[in-house]
Amino acid sequence: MPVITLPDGSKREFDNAVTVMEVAQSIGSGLAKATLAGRVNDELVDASTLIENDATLQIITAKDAEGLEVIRHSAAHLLAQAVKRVFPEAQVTIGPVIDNGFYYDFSYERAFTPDDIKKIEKEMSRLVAANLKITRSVVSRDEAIKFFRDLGEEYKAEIIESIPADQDLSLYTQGDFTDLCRGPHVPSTSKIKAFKLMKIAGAYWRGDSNNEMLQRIYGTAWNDKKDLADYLHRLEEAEKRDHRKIGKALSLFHTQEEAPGMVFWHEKGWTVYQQVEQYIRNKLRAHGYGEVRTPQVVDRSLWEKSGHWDKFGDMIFTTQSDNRDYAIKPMNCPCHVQIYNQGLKSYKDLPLRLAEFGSCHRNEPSGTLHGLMRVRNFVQDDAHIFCTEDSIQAEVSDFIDLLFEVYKDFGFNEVIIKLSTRPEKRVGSDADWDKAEKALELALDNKQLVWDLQPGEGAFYGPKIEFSLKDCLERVWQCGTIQVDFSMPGRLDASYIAEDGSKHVPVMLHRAILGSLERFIGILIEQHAGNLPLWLAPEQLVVLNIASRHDEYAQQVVAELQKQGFRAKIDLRNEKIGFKIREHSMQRVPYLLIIGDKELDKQTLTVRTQKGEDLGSFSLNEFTQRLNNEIEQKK
RNA sequence: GCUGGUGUAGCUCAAUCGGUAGAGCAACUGAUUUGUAAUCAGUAGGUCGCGGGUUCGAUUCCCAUCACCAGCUCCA
Repeated sequence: MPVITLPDGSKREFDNAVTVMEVAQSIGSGLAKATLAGRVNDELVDASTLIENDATLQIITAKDAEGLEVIRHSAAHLLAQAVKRVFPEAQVTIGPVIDNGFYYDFSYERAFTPDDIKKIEKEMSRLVAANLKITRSVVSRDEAIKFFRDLGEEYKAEIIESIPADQDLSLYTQGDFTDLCRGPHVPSTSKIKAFKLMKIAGAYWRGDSNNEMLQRIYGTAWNDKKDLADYLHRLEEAEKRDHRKIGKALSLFHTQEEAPGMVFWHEKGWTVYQQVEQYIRNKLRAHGYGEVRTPQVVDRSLWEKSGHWDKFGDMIFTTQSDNRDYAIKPMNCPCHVQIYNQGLKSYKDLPLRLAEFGSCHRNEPSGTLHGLMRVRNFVQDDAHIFCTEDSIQAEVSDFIDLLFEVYKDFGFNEVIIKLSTRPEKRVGSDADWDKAEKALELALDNKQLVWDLQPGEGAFYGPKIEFSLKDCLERVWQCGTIQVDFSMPGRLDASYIAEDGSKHVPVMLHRAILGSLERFIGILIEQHAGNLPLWLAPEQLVVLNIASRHDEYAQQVVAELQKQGFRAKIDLRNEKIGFKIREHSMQRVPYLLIIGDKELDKQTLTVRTQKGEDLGSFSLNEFTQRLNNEIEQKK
């Protein structure tokens, strides 16, 4: 006689064991119809799950986040079923839920074409209309292996073989299709009401580039047609924010075939770049960093010593002269150690913080290049902190504070933080790794930050914290980082004399806040959809005349603005004011200053914002105060 | 690097089932002196990514290559 406790605290008593669906029916037929799954004692289960003992129960519908996940998971199965019906030779592998949708990987003799996708999508719709019941059964691991092997599903059998032998597995069946799955799933295919297949792509079996490449089909699924339409609309809007598109439209930069992965910065883009660089330069100076500059072409022996040649040799650009092999530097750190090594260092010199906006080249694989986000030539707000072991945590802590101060100034509040710990292939003692990992972890926890652990993802010389931001399509890009390095200072002969006169090797912290300035600006552009805040805008103001009799006064105004350091331009073209406003608005100029008879007469200017707001008339003085205030606040 | 797709005028995009290409915007010229997101008229503009092959003839078909786009792998 189970007693079911519902989320509102109310209790229902049943004479016999009941299913989640039966409980839903007892509450109302509308709810039963909407029921997708249930949460029994905090465990997500199918609607058909039998509850035999007293339990808490939450009915999961499409309104719950979990409900949407269940729909997407079932949509992945639906996709697999459709593919098997259209292409019986295809083999199924895995099909998980991802942000906004799902995918399923298939092994097939050839790649699926866009036409195939249409056919598959149609078949999915047919299966939905058929309203197939989705049922769960439990089998032993070995039975499951046999089942899939008999079907010729070798990949599935291989997956199951990696599961311990004593475990029972659940199978989900809908019509002629059965898949291994933990579940839960929706009760029947008709519950999958709004989906669309989005794209096809290759994906390596088990994520290993040595393995066969499978055919991955991506799809999206939603509660209803409206949510799906909204999502597709959001995607369209996001694509308009693409920094490559905006960069071209606003003439910020371009790339071309002759220099793949390298940026041609145009005047306006370079102005933004300079604003960002000067800003962070001043920040670093204010926080105890000294700026240095080191060569870009350095004998490869330096990289061999540092250990980078072994691991990244094929990605380092090289050049030759006088029978010597040079590396085009892929990073600044070994050069900074050379500066550190000039002159004997005492413990009193530490921590020593060396910053450099050094141009680095890395021959990134062609397929990974992506606008400004992933390039072969970049500049980081790079710095290395030489310190004693004792001061690691304090330095990391100060760095994190500085990083958040900077991100806030740029308007980024959503930062993804990850701690990457020791990889299998590494240098340094376990004791050093223990200390370094602990220091990073403590620094994060002391600030009560939310972070994810990435075991085994650290650099070969030490653990690291990564700070990532998202682009307009929610792709995650690492920007900031801080890494503890016990190895390179020793390899490159860095040392200091301690208080007791003995010689020690310093610890080196590699750190960047913005990361690659190229990438950071790419993200900035997408974040603001090209409407950069006043302090970053390449053109802050344009003065527009109404007719040529206003030219002289307009020129006086723009001259004074430029004299005060504003990035102001003038447009005296013989065009209608509406035409000029349209052009400069589309170029995202924050303020347009209009000068006609009225303004000339009263020695004022009328201000229109980029968004079309009329701010009214100001004296030049009043308005520059307002501008300075806005720049100060970085809004 | 891998899989798939794409490459036509400065930009955004058409077209040719093999007979060497067209629009809008931009540019240029002229007229218009204009009050808050496109004034009108005219002119010019392309080795159809680059290289081979098939063919009487290739932008179109085939091969190779480069770049870009999406995803995978990678990212010191």
